Amino acid sequence: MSKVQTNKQQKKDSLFNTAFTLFTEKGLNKTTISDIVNDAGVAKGTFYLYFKDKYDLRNLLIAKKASELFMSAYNDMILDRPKCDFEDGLLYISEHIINALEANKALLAFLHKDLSWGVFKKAFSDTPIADEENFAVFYTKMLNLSQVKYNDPEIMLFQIVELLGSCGYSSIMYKDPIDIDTLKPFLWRTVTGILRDHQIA
Amino acid sequence: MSKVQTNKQQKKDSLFNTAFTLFTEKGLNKTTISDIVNDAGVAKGTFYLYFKDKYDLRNLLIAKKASELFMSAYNDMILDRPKCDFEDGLLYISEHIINALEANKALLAFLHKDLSWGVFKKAFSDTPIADEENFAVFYTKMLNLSQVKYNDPEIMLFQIVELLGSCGYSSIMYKDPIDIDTLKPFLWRTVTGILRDHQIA
Amino acid sequence: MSKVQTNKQQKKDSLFNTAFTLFTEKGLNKTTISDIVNDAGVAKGTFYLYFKDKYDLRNLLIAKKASELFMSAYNDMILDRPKCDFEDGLLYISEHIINALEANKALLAFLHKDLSWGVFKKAFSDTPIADEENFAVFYTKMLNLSQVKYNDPEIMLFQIVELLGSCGYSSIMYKDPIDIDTLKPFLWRTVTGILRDHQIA
Amino acid sequence: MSKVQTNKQQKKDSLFNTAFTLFTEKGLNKTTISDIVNDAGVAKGTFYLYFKDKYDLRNLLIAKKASELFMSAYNDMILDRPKCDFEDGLLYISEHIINALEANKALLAFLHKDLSWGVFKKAFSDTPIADEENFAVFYTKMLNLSQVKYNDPEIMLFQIVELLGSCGYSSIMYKDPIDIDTLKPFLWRTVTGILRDHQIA
DNA sequence: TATGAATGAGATTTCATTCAT
DNA sequence: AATGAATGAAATCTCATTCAT
Repeated sequence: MSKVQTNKQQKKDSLFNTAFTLFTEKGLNKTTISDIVNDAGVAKGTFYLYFKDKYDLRNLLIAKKASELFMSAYNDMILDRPKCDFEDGLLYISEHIINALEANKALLAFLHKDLSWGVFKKAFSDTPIADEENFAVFYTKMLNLSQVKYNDPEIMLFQIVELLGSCGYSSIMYKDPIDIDTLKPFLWRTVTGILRDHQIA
Repeated sequence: MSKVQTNKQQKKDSLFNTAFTLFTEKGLNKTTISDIVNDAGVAKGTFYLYFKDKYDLRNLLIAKKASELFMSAYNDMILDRPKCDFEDGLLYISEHIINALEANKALLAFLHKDLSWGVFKKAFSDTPIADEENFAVFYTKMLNLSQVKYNDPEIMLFQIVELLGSCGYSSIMYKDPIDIDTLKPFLWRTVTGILRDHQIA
Repeated sequence: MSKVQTNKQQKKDSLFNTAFTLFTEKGLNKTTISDIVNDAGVAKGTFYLYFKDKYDLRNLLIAKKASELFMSAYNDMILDRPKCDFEDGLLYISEHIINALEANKALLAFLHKDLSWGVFKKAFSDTPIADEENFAVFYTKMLNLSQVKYNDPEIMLFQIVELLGSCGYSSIMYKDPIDIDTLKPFLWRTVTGILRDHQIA
Repeated sequence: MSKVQTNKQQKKDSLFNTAFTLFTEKGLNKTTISDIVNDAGVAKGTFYLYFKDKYDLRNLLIAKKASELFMSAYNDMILDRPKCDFEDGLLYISEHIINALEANKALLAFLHKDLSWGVFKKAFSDTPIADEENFAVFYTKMLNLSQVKYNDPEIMLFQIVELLGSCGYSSIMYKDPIDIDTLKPFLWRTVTGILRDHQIA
């Protein structure tokens, strides 16, 4: 990469990082483009070289962060439990993600409304990642490798993702109605129930 | 109520109604206080007699609408199925709310991810409604009347509310991964599964 | 005084006192009529029954406070030094006023630009006090009683009042260039110098 | 200076000049930022690039004008009376400033009670002028050159500045108790008296 | 006399976006 | 590619004043 190219990337990265910090600290509405460029140490005009507006940047960030979150969990699973079955793999990844979010509430607050089926799919299709890293590809692969087969696996997974995202948020952020550690066994039980319910005898 | 008091309430109601229309039509960010007061036919200063700012008004509206949504479903159930058991009652209310939201996507978009445990509880505790109309009071009463008993009923209900709110939103608004009518049987099955799981033998 | 009359005076006094507190705490510009009536515990419309606007109230307050300040000093002098000569009386009153302002910096800040010849004269002519209590009457009386006679006594007094008001403010409020206790001997010396300068041989 | 820099300075100057005109014509309270930017021919936002608010601008203007006033008098003295002694120099500068203010009552009204020790010192220390042009430096230099020496020269000068500022304002603006031309001999006599009083034998 | 809800002009301030350098 | 001064529409919010009760 040429010096110019490196410099470009540095500026862009700086904008990304700064924006993430500000969005999580002050929220999207109260973060101005001036705030971002000031903290990032670039000129105002530079922002518009890379992003259309604040919302464009936010969307790219959500995709990036959701993707990182999932990939980290997935990679750890591959290393840690290379041979586990679908159910164990799913629970492993779920717990990994929930732990990561518990440790990083700013990230949780940022992803908030986006810890959902729609965004997980979008996260991968938006990022210019090779197709083999698409979320649908992942779960299809996992399902294919699985001994156990499921009816309507997409709807099943949809329910699980929404349940975990939604309950996890309330529990981690507000301990309402209960803290996450107490909640986890209930969640795993419900997830297991959903899986069993969809199993093909 | 004196003439002055009546007039006060009319102005406040007008602001509430206008704001709800605008929030659902144009979104919170693009609705200005000027828009609201113009459409409501009151002076700008009047807004500030009743609300701190746009966000204050929004929060009051969410509580109001969530409360109305639940009350309407509950009252219909009382009329329609006065003697149904807990499971049937819960499914009845769930379906009623989902149908209402499907018929009123603007309301759904407005309540968005506030279709959650936290807001349902808040909706009732905030509104200066008699204590007997508190959400917790409702489900406690329903549980007490129920033949069947449940372990950790609050956590059970929490999971159900979050599952339905979260899946319902995605399905109704985006038909992703599937439209709501196709999704419903899956949801009822999962809800039933969660209930069975918590039943005390 | 009838009950109605008493009530009227109470409201007016309450407005006076509250306004003085607010003017000295937050300044004239930042004190609103709403602030005043809220703190005074009267309705907004009531303000306009007694005062034209904020500035009207302020002017009445200045006259009142300046008058009180001088009258207190004068009366103490009459009691304390009934037979002192003009020079001693003037210094006595000066010190008394400076001490009072040092003890009450809020009052000093409020009177600030008005610790001057013009306001002292105005203070008495505005207040509906008997003519014999007019400032000019006071100093004329004191001069007449004095053994020593002065050329251009009004210009002499004018210089003294302005010197003391202006230097006193800077010294008491900011200790700039020196604190008031250190400054006092210098001021008395200058005042004495001015008096001597105007003495008729 | 680059084109951009020149343009910046022009905008700022335009704001300064326009604001001074408006402040003196209509007073600070009745001058709005809209008035200023309209008359100055710049956009509203531009104001906020250079000043925090109206009061920030006013303070900068006071320092600027007080500084100009003194510098003009001082420079004329250097040209006109290069060899005069301290007493004559002081009276020369005093008269020069009083004449300037008499000729420019708008400026006098604007500087008002800021014609004081504090502001004169601040005027120079705030402006990013070379240190040799500091007010303290001026009078220290003049005192050093003087044949005659004085006790506590700072307190002496403080009294003189406050006396002249305060009496000058009342006399020029209101001719109260007497017009400035009649007052001048009295003031010079008092000033001379103060100087003599502080002379070291 | 006293009230205080309502007014609405207008003041302050923000901030996304542009464009000459 | 990068800058940052300038813009000005538009948003928020204030507050003196009125007037029906």
